[in-house]
Amino acid sequence: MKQNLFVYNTLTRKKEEFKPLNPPHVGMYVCGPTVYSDAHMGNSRTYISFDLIFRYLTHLGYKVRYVRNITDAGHLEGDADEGEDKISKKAKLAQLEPMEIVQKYTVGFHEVMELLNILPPSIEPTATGHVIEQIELVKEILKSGYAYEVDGSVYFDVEKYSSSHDYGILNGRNLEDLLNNTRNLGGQQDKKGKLDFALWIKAKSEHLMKWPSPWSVGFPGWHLECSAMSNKYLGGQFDIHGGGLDLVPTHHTNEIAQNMASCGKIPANYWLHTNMLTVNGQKMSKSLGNSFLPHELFSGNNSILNKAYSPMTVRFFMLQAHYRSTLDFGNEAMEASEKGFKRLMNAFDLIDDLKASSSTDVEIKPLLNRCYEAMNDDFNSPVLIAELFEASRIINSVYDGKLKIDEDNLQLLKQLMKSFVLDVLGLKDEQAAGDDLPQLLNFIVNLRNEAKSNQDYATSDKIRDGLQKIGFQLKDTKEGTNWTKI
RNA sequence: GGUCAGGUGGCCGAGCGGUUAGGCACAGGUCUGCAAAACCUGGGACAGCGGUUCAAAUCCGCUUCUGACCUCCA
Repeated sequence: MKQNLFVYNTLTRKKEEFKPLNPPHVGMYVCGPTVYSDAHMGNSRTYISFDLIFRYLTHLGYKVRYVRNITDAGHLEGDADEGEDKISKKAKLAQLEPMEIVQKYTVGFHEVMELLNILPPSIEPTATGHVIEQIELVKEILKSGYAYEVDGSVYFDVEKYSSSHDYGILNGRNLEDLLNNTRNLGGQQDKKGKLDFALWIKAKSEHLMKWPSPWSVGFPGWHLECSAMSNKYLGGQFDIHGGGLDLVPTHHTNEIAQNMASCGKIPANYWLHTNMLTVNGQKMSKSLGNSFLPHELFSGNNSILNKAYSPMTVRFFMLQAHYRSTLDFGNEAMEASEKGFKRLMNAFDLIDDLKASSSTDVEIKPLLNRCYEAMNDDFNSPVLIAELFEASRIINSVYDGKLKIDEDNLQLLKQLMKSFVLDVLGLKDEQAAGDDLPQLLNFIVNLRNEAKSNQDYATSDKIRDGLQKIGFQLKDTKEGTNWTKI
């Protein structure tokens, strides 16, 4: 943990040295999915980005408590009073229990996370499991005077809060701007101010998901759950709060207001936000119709895709861009990543076959330092990957006998590759061969070598090309013939 | 309309005052029976126009284009 890690903090709009409140412990809260439909690739990018952050902090030796919620109630369609809960709406349409919807999409979400090799968080709390905590939080905010009740619903009073607090602290906008630029929505007659947002919503009789509370039988507002659950599992003040960039102006802004009103503290010291995945320069979103699902990408089953791409290709593609930059999806870029990823993993597979020499042509220490420098600079994975390609060049050269490496440097090189490729970037080899496959292949390769030594190239080429077609590549070297799975 | 981000070679994408990442594609070479892979070499870019500076893709100004947010959104 001797590294000086710098992170970009949305709250201060600059890079700051990361200093946890209680080292070696780190508390991190990331806003998770609303499970009313399948998460698309853009959503997945955020979870890959925070997986990288989680993995690097862990690699540095921090004991991270990573909380990522599941929103299974309270997320409204639109911000108006009569806005319907997204899950309730879907349940009615499908004629299912809301919890059936929740279960279906939660399971699907976990499957995708596993395919992308995204580690599960330490705690994955649900909104429905914390209604009591949310009701308590509403009581606190009412007690502090920053909320008011109208006909069974409770609203946060943004204008009153603004008189003593900086409501726009996270997105740097002042109240006047916000007021002048907020559109008038229908069905908000209960609210005193147009920026006010719901903490508790009285349910209409046909509403499916509702709970008793001191104000009405109803359900909690969307922003409330994150305040309640982060507080419960990480305390009133913790280290990192994250989510997609699009959560800054509303969700996170309101979350901070709720916490300030109830505890008097901004919940997290560092606010990290991941940028969007775009398609032809436009944000991927369901409403624009340019989104696609992870499974479509993995199967190639979408008109936008030229072919299928494996989960690790997708992960690698995303890690080749910095998490705070937009990343534009394209078939050409995906194919480039697919080839690059194979190149990296082929080199990775060779490290255990490398032989040490008594002298060395390469020094690994500076390379290792550069890997850490890259990650310490706000988790700069694209620069890290560039360094890993330099490591790959060294591995290939040593393997080909073009460079010499001594035992110390070889050990360092192995450690570097294993730590950064596997642990930090979370990449894994997707084409591991079965146990009996090597024997089988060696047998075929020997057969081909016999043909070759008889100058029966017709046969030897037939074997080589045949193996190539089913995914095995032969490589003739001075020491003999090797094969790799492609 | 308001606010905020960006425009980097054929594509994706780092860099953000001096030494021009990286991957893919392309060209030449080494190796090979021929290949593939690998390695070596190479070309090419910083939206436009001004300004600051010994020095600018990087700082400042203007123009232009694109996007995000302001409404649910990762």
